[in-house]
Amino acid sequence: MPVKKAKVLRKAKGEYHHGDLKTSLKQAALRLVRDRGPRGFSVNEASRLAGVSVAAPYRHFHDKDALLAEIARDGYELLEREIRKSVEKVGNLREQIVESGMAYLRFARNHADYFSVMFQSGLDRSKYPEIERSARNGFGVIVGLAQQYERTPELAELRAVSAWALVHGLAGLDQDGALSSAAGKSRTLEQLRPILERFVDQPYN
Amino acid sequence: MPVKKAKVLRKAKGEYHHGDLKTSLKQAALRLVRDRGPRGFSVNEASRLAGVSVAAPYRHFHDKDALLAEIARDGYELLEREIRKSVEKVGNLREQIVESGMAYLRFARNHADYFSVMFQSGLDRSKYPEIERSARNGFGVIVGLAQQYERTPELAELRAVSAWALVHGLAGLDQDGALSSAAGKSRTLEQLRPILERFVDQPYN
DNA sequence: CCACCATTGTAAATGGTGCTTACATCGTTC
DNA sequence: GAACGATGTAAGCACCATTTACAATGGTGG
Repeated sequence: MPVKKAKVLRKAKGEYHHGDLKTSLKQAALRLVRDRGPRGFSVNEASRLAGVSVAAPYRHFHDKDALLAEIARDGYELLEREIRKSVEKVGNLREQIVESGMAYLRFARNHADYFSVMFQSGLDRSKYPEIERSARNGFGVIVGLAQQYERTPELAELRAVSAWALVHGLAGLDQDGALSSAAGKSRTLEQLRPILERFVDQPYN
Repeated sequence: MPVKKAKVLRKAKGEYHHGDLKTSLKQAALRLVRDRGPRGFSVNEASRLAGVSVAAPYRHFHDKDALLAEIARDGYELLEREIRKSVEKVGNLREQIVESGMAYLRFARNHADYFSVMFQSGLDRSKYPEIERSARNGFGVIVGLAQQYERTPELAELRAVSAWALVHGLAGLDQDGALSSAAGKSRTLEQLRPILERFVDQPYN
C-alpha cells in the first residue's frame, strides 16, 4: 500500500498555513467515508480532522460536491492506473483481460472508500465533466483490450460492455457483502477469478 | 404502473388523523429520491409533502434510516415479485433465466427510485436484518433457476453469482448513464437482451 | 530590506437539517 | 361520556453547509 511518505494530515498547532490542505481534506473525507459510510461525511468534520476552521475548505473547493467530485476523479484515475499496471504484468491477451477484471475487483475492495464515492455517493456526474472524462478513459482500457480480442467492432463493444458490467456487478455485490457464502465467510478475490476466466473463454461470434 | 387506486398522499385539510401516514411517507420519500437523487431526501420535506408536521414521522419510524430501510425492503419484495411474474410468463428454462434478468433490468429502470434506495443510499444493511432477508429471498429465485440449469450445486452457485453480478452491473451502469452509446443515445432494454442470451448459452462444466 | 498584496486561514453569523421531548387532540372502547 | 391509547403539534437542541468580514502569512518587486 504505497502511501506517499508520511503526509501532513493535521495542521501543526502553532502554524497558520497548513501546507497542503486540499490533499488533507480529501484524505480526511475518505477516512470519514470509510468509517461512517458514503453519507457519513461532512465538510465541517473533515475540517476538524485536518485541524482547520470550517470555512477553510471553501478556499480550495467551491462546495461539498466539488470536494466529492474531485475525490471521485482521483478514484477513476487511480483505478485506471491500477488496471494498466495489472495489464502490463502479463503478456498474453487473454490473461490481460482477466487481470484487468481482477484489478477492478481489487480496487473495489482495497479502495472501498474511493469506490463508494465514485459509485454510491449520488453525485450528479453530468455536473462534473472531468469525472465523465476520467471514467471514460478507464473504460477505454477495457474497450482497447476487447478490440484486440474480437474480430468486429460490434463484437468488441458487446464484449467490453459485458465485461465491465460483470466486474462492476461483482464489485458492487462484494462491497455489499452479498457475495459472502452462506456461512458468512467472506470470499477471496482469487475465488472470483474462475468467473472472469469463464467469461473470457466464452466465444463471441 | 399499478398504483393501488388513488391513495391518500396528503392529509385532508380539516382532518386530524391521516389514515395511512406510513405509506404516504414512503411514497413521499420515493418521490423526493426520484426528483433529487438518493441524497436529496429529508424527513422534514417528506412530512411537508404528506401534509403533516415534521415530528409526525417519528411515530411510525424510529429514525430516518428506518424509513429508508423499510423502503428498501419494499423494493426487494417488489423486485422479487416482478422477477417471479416474468419467469412465470415463459415455459422454457433458458427463457426463464433470460426473462429473470430482463425483469431485473426493467426494475432498475422503471423503479429507479427503489433501486437507488436499495443500492445507493449507503444504508447500513447489517443493522436491518429484514433487508438482508428480503434480498436473499430475491436472490433465491435466481439460485433456484441456476440449480435447475446446472448439473452440480457448485456450478449452479457459480452460475447464479455470475448472473446476478452481470445484471446488477448492467443495471447500475445503465442507471449511471454509462451504457448510452457514444452519441449519447440511450439504450433500449431489448438491446441488452443479447448479452443475457449469450450468458445463458455459455456452457458451464 | 521591506512594504505590498494575493493567498490562505479564522470567527461569527445565517438559515437549514434530523431528531427528541413535553404537551395537545382525536376517537374508540368500556 | 370519560378514560386512554393512538396520533399530531410546538419548541428546542445539536449539527451542518455556506457566506462574510477580517487577520495572518510569505513571496515579490522596488
